[in-house]
Amino acid sequence: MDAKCPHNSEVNCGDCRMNALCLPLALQAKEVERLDEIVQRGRPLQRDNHIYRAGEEFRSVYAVRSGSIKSYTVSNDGVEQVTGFHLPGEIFGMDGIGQNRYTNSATAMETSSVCEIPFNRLQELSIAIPTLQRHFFQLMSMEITNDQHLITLLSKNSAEERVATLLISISNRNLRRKLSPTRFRLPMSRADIGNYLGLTVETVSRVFGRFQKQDMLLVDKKEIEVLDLEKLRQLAN
Amino acid sequence: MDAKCPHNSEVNCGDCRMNALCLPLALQAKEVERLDEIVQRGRPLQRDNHIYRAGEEFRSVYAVRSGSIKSYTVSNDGVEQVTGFHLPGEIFGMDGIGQNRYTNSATAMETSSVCEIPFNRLQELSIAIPTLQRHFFQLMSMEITNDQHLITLLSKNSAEERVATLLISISNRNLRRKLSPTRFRLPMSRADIGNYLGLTVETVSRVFGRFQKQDMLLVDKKEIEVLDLEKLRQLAN
DNA sequence: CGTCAGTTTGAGCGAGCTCAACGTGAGTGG
DNA sequence: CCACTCACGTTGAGCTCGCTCAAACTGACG
Repeated sequence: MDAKCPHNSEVNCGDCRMNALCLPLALQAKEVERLDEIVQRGRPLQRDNHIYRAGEEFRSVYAVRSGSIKSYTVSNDGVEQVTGFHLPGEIFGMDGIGQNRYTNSATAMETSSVCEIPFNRLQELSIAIPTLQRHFFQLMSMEITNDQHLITLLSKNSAEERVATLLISISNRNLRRKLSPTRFRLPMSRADIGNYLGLTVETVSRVFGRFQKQDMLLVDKKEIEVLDLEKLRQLAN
Repeated sequence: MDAKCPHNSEVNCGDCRMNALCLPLALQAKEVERLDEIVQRGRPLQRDNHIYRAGEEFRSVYAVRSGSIKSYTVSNDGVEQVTGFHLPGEIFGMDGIGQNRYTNSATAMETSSVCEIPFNRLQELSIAIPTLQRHFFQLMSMEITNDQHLITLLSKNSAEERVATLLISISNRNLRRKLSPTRFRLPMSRADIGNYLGLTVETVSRVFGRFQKQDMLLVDKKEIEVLDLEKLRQLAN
C-alpha cells in the first residue's frame, strides 16, 4: 500500500498525519511510542460498514484515521438519532464506558479507516502517563460540551441557524486539519444532516436553497463552497 | 448542627447517606477514607446562589449532598439553556475539564449543600486507586449518554413526550434514593422545565393540564402525584 | 435505457409559539 | 390585619415555521 494513501494502515502514531490532533496531542515522543504499542490499526472500512453496534460489549474507543464516521442511537420505538459525525483525528466510542456496552452504533459514511484503542490498555497506560489520563478526561469533557452545544441548538435555534452551525463546525474542523474552511465535501447525506439537526430532509434542502439564493453558499450536491463565511458565522453565532 | 439535618456538613463520605450513589460507589472502606480526605464540604447554599459561573477557572467537580442544583449555559446572544438538574448523590461540573474553564454556570434551585472535589487531587487519587479512575470515566461517559438522550428527546419527541420523560427521569432518580417514585416535589420552576425541554412556559403548563385531565397526574403547583406511572412511562418511552 | 436512492420543489396543515389577559400566593409595609 | 406588589403560573386566540404528503428531478449503476 502506498505510503501516501490516506487509508494506509502501515503508519504508527508518531508518523500519522493526525498526530497533532489525535490522542498523542499532549504526549512526548517516548510516550507516543507506548501509546502506539496498544493501538490497533484496522483494515479500511467500506461505506455503511459498522465499527460497532449499540448493545455490544464495550472494549475499545476509536480514532478516525481517514474518511468519516457517524454515530447514532436507536430508541425503543425504532427511531434513529444521529448523535455525531467524526472526522480524521477525532475520537469516538466513549459512550460505551459507562455501561460497558456501546449505546451508539458507528458506521463509515465513506471508505474510512480507524484506529482501535483497547480501553483496558488505555486505562493502564493512563496510570503510567498522567498526562494521558488528563488528556482523556479532557476529551470526554469536550464530548460533553459538544453535546450540550447541540442541545442548545436543538432547543433554541431555527432551521437556518442549525444548518449554518453545522457548516461552521465542519469548516472549523477542516481548518484544524489544514484543509480549506470554505471549500469542502460533506460526507453525509441530507437525511443524516436533517436527522442530526432535528429537521426533515425537505427543510434541509430548502435551507440550502435559501443560502444559495442569498449568495452565502454554492451547493453542488455534497460539494460546498462558502462564499460569505462571515454571514454564515453570524447565523451560527 | 443536628446530625439529621439534610444540609449537615459534619459527616464524611463513609457516613454520608448518599454514599451508595455518589463517587464512593465502587470503593472499599479504606479507599473511601482517602477520598474523604480531599472532599471539601461546603456551607449550605441559599436559592439562586452560584457554585460557579461559566468562564471561571475550573478547579473542582461537585457532588450534591442535599437540595438540588441546575446547570445552564449562556450563548453569545445571551440566550440561556438549562443543561441539567442535579439531585443528591449526583456529580456535576465535569464540563469544565476540557477547557480548564467551566462552560456552564451552576446555581442552587433551593437551599442545598454540595461537596467540592478538587480535580487535581482527584486525578492523583485516580492513579493510586484504579477503581476510582474507572468509576470517574464511567461517570463522565454516563453524562455523555444522558446528554445524548436529551438530544434525541429534543430532536424527535413531542411536548407531551418531553415532559413525560422528565417526570419519569425524576421519578427514577427518586427511586434510586429510596424516595417515592410517584409523589414528589419538583425543585424547578415551569420556566426551567420549559427551557430544559425546548418548550415555552405556556406549553409546559398546558401539558400538565392535559396530563391531569387524563388522570395521569395530580399537579398542585410543584407537588406532583403520578396516578398512572405505566401510562407516563409509555409516553416517555 | 430503466431503475432506484437521494434530492428538490410545491401545497397545505398543525403543534407549539407569541402576545395578552388573568389568577394565585408569598412577602412587605401601612 | 389588610392592601399592594411582584414573581410565577394558567388560560385563550391567532399565527408561523417546519412538517407531511405528493410529485418531479438527477445521476450512478446495472
